[in-house]
Amino acid sequence: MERLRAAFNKFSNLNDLEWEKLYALMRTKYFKKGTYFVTEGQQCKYVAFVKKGIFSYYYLVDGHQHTRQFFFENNFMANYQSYITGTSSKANIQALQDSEVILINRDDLFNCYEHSSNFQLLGRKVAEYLFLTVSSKYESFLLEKPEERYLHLVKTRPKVIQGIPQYMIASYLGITPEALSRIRKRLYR
Amino acid sequence: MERLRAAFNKFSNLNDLEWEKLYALMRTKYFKKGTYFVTEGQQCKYVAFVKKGIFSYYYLVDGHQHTRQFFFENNFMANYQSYITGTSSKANIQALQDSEVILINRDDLFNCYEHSSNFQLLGRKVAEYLFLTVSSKYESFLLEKPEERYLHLVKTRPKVIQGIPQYMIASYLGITPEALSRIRKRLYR
DNA sequence: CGTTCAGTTGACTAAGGTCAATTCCCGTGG
DNA sequence: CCACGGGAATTGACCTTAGTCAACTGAACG
Repeated sequence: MERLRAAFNKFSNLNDLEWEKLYALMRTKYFKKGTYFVTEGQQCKYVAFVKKGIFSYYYLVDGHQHTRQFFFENNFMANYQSYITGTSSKANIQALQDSEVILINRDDLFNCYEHSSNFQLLGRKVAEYLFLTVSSKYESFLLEKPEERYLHLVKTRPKVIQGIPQYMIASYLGITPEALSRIRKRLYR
Repeated sequence: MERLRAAFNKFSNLNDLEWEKLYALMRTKYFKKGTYFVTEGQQCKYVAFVKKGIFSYYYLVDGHQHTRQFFFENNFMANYQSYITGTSSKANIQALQDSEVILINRDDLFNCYEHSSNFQLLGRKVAEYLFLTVSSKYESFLLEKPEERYLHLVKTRPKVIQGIPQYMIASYLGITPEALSRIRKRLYR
């Protein structure tokens, strides 16, 4: 899988031997629309690479869905809090379409970390990437109003706008569906 | 410095040899109140351990100070975005009191990462810690109103409330000084 | 004693939250 | 082919609360 190796190389250049080792740990799994990659209370067992499809990451607070992330094709997907801490978390990750992913067992991966410095580097780079990503989302919340966040999203991640129901986008932006509807009305009237 | 070694051990247990190597890289520096550990446009040259004092991390957006973090005694301090990416950033880190810190050159530290798996582990753990920290701040913004964030802060980090001017706390909470003043009035009237 | 700056207060505005009603869209079954 | 049902999206009315700007208070300091 060339796409997958390219995705890994963004973090650390594994040599052929390391890559073989990793490759042996992978398996493919299919998710029907609406089914779950992880559900509330589980620990993170697998890190996944989305070969096809879209997933949403959310959790429930008194019955209300709080969407925090979307995973698209050619990206990694995991319950990262749980992946790092090893504890269970309240997140759910659900397929929004029929999807295909490549799974790697989380413990196997951590095991690799221990035995090679390229893998250690991989682990560090991934964590650093996650930190930078959340940091910039955090900044956008502090500096931008909902309307600006929406425009920012339209600009930087048009896929989200296209492929995802509006009430999920609203939740992702931290506002109600009604508010997003009004923002769009203000903008495009 | 026992406190410092204990702080490192939270991330990775360095052996005596590794510790000696690290120890040789450190030096102490004093900052008068109001002086800067880093200023806008600099790259992150040093990671610091605050032995005594308080620092605030902020940046300016059209003249307005946006405070993002406070660093207290016995904690590490750095311009993390810059520390990770190696690029310059727009942040400033300023001493709020006369302070004493221990400096480690950032490049020296990265050099250590390359040569020992315990150091690699340290680098990964630090990045993971940063990710978890920002994530929880991000969550608190999405789930809590300003009043709740303030109460949360009072509860979990009373030091911030005590040692820091109110307008900086307001900025840290993402609201105006007036709004914080009114929140406190509502609460403690 | 006056200057400065943090903090408070007031008046007003803007914008999102909430709740309820309505419309739109789409798939299903008669 | 059409009618119906259900969920998504929109709209309206009302409320709450933060932002803004300006005035005032109070404490610290020279």
